[in-house]
Amino acid sequence: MIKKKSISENVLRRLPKYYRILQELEHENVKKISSTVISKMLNFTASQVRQDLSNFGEFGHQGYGYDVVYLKEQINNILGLNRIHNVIVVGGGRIGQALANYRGFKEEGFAVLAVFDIKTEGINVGEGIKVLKMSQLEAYLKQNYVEVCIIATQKEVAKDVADQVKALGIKAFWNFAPCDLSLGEDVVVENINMSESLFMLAYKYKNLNKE
Amino acid sequence: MIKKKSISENVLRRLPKYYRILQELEHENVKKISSTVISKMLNFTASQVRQDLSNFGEFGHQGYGYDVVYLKEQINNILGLNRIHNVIVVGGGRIGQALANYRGFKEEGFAVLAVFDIKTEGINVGEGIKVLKMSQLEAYLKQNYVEVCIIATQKEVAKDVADQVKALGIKAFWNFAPCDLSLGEDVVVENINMSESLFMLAYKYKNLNKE
DNA sequence: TAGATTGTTAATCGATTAACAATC
DNA sequence: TAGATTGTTAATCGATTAACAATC
Repeated sequence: MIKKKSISENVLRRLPKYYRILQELEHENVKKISSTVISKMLNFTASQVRQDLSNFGEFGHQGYGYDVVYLKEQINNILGLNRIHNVIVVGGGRIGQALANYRGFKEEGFAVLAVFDIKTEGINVGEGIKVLKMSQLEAYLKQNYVEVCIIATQKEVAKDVADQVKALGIKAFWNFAPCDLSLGEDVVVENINMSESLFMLAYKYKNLNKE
Repeated sequence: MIKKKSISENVLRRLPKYYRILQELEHENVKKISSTVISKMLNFTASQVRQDLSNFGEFGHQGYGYDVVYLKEQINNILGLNRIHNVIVVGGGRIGQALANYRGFKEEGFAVLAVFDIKTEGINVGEGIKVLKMSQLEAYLKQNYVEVCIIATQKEVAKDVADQVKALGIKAFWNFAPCDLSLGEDVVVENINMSESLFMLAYKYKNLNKE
């Protein structure tokens, strides 16, 4: 297999931001856009915008700029958003329920099919979303094609649960438990570490009037 | 005022990680730790650990390492976690409710006092947390000392609501609406952008077997 | 055509890593 | 004392920015 130049984390983290403003621009019926205008919207430099995009191909035209819809579609493809991913949630507490019911994910191509927990009582989710016991997980995954698992358990059990789900073949984890999940090289994990974000808020707040 | 060398975002983002493992070490009754061991726990280099910490002071001892409790306390101070911050949540939807009820925040010194929304019906929160109407916000903030506002509204109104709260004197915002809130230089904002994290997960997943 | 703007190469800047004297 | 480990200076590496030829 051809060795691809791997893309830096920094570049990758900016892609969703380009995608977001292109969505907005499309919504506003803007047809074309230059790297300079993009850069102003995001507080980047125009150079950086062009460098970032050139990692993935030549999407613009000299003297013209970028076609909004075309560029959006390209980034959509790069990010792999051009299809539906089936999702389960493990952990039916408040965060699990909130995530299962959040409409935004469906719009972005992530469909929550079911929520799993030890007990199913008291878990309220939207129409069409199943609430099942952990003991039913293995059978469920055999019968349903699921690609993403949201971990919304207590931090004490997050690692165990994730390992269990990994053993059943799931390769993508979105972790909301307050710990960094490391599950090995053969799966992907995105951690949403709310505590760390809160700590950063505290730091910035404390230093607000220091400079 | 003395011009301080400002600390880079990269360094700051690592501080909460040091704090987290120090908490764990304290829990396990570990008394001292070296930069090498810290670095292995976090997948950093030992050099980086020492560089990072030396931005804030000299916390270690040659030939010994760092005292776990002392270092934890120091980072606690740097981050400004050594006191309670009062918090309100604006937006009583599922995410707002989940955040209001999440116990973790209280443990970390962030106490949610009240949830505000247009309507108060159907908002369930834990004991001691008030559910109030947006129209009561101004009066409430005049009578209660609140430092942090969690924005848990729809993205369409997030900016308006935040500006409104800012006008009432709040200077720290934790934003869960799927947009980057820019509120000016005189306040601090931490954005939790779940969509962007989800996009990154999709990208990593898509490229899992590419290299 | 002339002005605009790309994609890319080169220059700069900043962050990470390595090395080591100081010293517990 | 000898081994360990810090804090810091210097070297390296990578990311950002600037510049510009190509060209729509």
